[in-house]
Amino acid sequence: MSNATGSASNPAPTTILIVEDDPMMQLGLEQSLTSQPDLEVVGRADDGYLAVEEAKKLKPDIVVMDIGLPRLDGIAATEQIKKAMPDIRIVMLTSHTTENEVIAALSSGADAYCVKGTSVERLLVAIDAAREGASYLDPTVARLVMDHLKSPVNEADAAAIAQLSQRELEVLKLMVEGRSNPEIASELYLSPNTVKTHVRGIMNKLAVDDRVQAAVVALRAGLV
Amino acid sequence: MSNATGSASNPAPTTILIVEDDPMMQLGLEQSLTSQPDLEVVGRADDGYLAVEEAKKLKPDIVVMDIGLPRLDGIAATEQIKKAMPDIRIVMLTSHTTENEVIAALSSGADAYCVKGTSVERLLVAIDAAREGASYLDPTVARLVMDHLKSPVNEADAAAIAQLSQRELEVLKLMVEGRSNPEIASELYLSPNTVKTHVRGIMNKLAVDDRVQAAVVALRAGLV
DNA sequence: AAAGAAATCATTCTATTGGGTGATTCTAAG
DNA sequence: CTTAGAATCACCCAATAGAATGATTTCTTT
Repeated sequence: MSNATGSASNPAPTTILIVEDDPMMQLGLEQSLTSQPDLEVVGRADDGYLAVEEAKKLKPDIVVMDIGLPRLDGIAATEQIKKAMPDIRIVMLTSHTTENEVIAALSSGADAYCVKGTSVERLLVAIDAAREGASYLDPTVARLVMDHLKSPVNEADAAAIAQLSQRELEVLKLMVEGRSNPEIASELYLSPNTVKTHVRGIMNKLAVDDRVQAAVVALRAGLV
Repeated sequence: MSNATGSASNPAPTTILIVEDDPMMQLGLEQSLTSQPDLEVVGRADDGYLAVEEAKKLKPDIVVMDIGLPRLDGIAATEQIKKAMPDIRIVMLTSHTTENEVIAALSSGADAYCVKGTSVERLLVAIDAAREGASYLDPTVARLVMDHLKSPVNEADAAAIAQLSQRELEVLKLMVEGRSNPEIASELYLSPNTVKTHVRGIMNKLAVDDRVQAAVVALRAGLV
């Protein structure tokens, strides 16, 4: 059974710092959380700076963090808190659902992401998940995040790369590293002429005019 | 309160398809899940092909999927199931925790990721989260996934790029697109000589020897 | 007012590139 | 056995790129 929703009263409740600039929202949040027997709200902050200070002072288990905050936004605050105290789990609770903000928030170190306006239960589940180091993502943003995991490999470019012969691939990789034709020749124990032939073959197959574009195609195709 | 861990008996239980090749594990899983009042195991499959077929036939709410499976692995199976029936939620339950497998699994469409050997409660939370479209990531892999969200922007390269002047940036962008110096000159209404000067400035600041490497640095720095 | 960075252009010289063409060898597929 | 692709090399030629210097103008910062 989960802690946040459990019935047994544990000796050490989960301590929470609420970071929210809207007084109404802050109050409502505190009400919702304190009604849980195993949660204890130990602090509040209404801007990012205060959030970092309070986190350092109170060392809560969990920070429930808004994004839109005065002075220092929730993402920057999350970064600072995580940097100073990696063990503090941070649950984002915000109405921002744009891809950039969500990704930025999670990259900055947030453990869970909740969207305002959905049920309190979800927030409790998120807090619960975060408390044990897991991650919870609100349905509104879950797919968005998962889709973002796919490496942006350009399919067309990858297909073009696939046409290259073994040798051409080797040459291309060295081209990407900025080697000149003579350098490639000596690295592969080939005549410079041969390298030139391969380079031409590569450019033809990739349908590009010069080695810079060939390198760009290679990189976009995921040839790191 | 969550469904999977709730006490009330709902009229329509969550239907589950178990995909697991180890008979022992399959049995244990089924025991664990059927003991929950609001879950109903409606099918089992012990390889990827059967999983896809059973999913199509049974249309369960949730598929609990292993990764290491005979014939068709769990990741490929997930892809096919999600493609045919996007509303079926898939919970990965596996002992694989390498970055590649986790990312591949989530990219293929999995909604939640659990690691074998941890508590049944976590699996129930994951099923619960997945059921409503949310995402749950096991503590073992949560950080791994979150870290993977950071766009792989090479900090050193980005710093080097930041040194460039406005004009140099414009020139660099065109270089990345494969434009020659004369082409860049006419696009920016400059003398080819000026462009050459800028190109040299760029290569000096980026500490590279030719335009290919300059383009590579630009791309790695996130200058798409 | 002076200093410095940014942006502009020129000239000269050498190395590298890319296009075109042709040839040989080897291997795999038809 | 023939064909096709891959890999190897050569030669020629025009265009481009890169290095080295020097110079002017504008704009900002001290």
